[in-house]
Amino acid sequence: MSKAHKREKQPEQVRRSLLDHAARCAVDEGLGSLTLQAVADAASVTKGGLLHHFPSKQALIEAVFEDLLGKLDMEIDRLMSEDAIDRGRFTRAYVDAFFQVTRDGAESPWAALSISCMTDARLRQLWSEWMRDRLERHAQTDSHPAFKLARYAADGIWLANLMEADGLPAKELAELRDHLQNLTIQE
Amino acid sequence: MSKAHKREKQPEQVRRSLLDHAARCAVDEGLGSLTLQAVADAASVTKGGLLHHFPSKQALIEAVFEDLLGKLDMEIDRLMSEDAIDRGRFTRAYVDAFFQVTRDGAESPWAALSISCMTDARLRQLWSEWMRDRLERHAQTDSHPAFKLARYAADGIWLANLMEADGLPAKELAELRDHLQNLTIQE
DNA sequence: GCAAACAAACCGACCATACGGTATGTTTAT
DNA sequence: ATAAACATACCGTATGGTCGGTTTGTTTGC
Repeated sequence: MSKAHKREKQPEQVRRSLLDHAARCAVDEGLGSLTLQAVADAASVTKGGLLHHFPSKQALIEAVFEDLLGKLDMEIDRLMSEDAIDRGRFTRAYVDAFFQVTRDGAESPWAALSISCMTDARLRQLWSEWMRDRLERHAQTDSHPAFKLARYAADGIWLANLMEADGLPAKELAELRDHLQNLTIQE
Repeated sequence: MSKAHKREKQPEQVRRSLLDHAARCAVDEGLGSLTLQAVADAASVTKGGLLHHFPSKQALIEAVFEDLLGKLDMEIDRLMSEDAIDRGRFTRAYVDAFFQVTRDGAESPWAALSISCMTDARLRQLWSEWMRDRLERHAQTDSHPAFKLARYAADGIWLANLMEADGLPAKELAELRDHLQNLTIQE
């Protein structure tokens, strides 16, 4: 333990910092015009150092995306574990997680990444694989058409929120959320 | 005026060709990596010729987007004119227009453009202005929460369709469409 | 216990090139 | 003749990626 404060190179920490700052840069400049130099600067590393951890720009982007996807995954699991009702449990967690992200607006790392998710074939694949896996796992409880509709609507609201310059009004978001949650419990 | 048959330079037609091929290129390569040269080549014009019609890349992209937005606008008007019921008329047309676009999948010019719509602040503004204008015009008939939900769900489905490599199954799309249309007539 | 040897982490300079845009020339229409 | 509609050639720059070297950490041989 005594080695913990004099260690000069901490690759794990640098790697994390690179992931975080890459996400942040993507939010600020848009992922399209994301530059390796900017990420390296933000993380106080040289471009060479960055390319040591991630052999290419694409590799960096994918790593950031996988990282975020993992976080979303954990958050949904957490929400599901707090839900006592079987029927529609996943859908409720999915909707809630998306509203959480939506509330954060453009500052959320998800904003830029999920956008780029559509332009990049590889990221699209990662996402649809994750989604397919989740839907299969919860087919017994969440395959009703009404649940499907609620999830799609959540996506649409999330999208609309990104489109608006300042995001949708907080009050309206709250109303929409309640409306969607009601869909998952009634009938 | 009478010499319409031997005309060798038809700027209007070239301009149209540029718009169409730009949309097509954006679909193939993604708008981020869209290049003036590629568009010019596709339209059998030199880059200089392209820049004569559109003074900058941004101007080209905006023109393409406005063009497509105009087409969507007309399509929605057409659909609305065929709808005898007042209540939810706009929402039905909106949903239908989106499913039309969705059915075309990745080949539709909308795929790439609407994606880029999110990365580009100017395009986002154009879209949200169009949307706001439409919603105001049909506030009397389409402001019910159920309609809002249907529109958001249509957006979500459209998005999900883009995410899947080969798009959603045609059968499922048809079911979803019927489901949404039902939402706009009952209650 | 301590170097030597090896590997990982990182830096700094450089390269190749693709791309947006300009400046200027040439052809076509009115 | 004049202007629009193009073509050709070129430039500046930004950016992804490479490469050789340097520092830091770990293992091995004695």
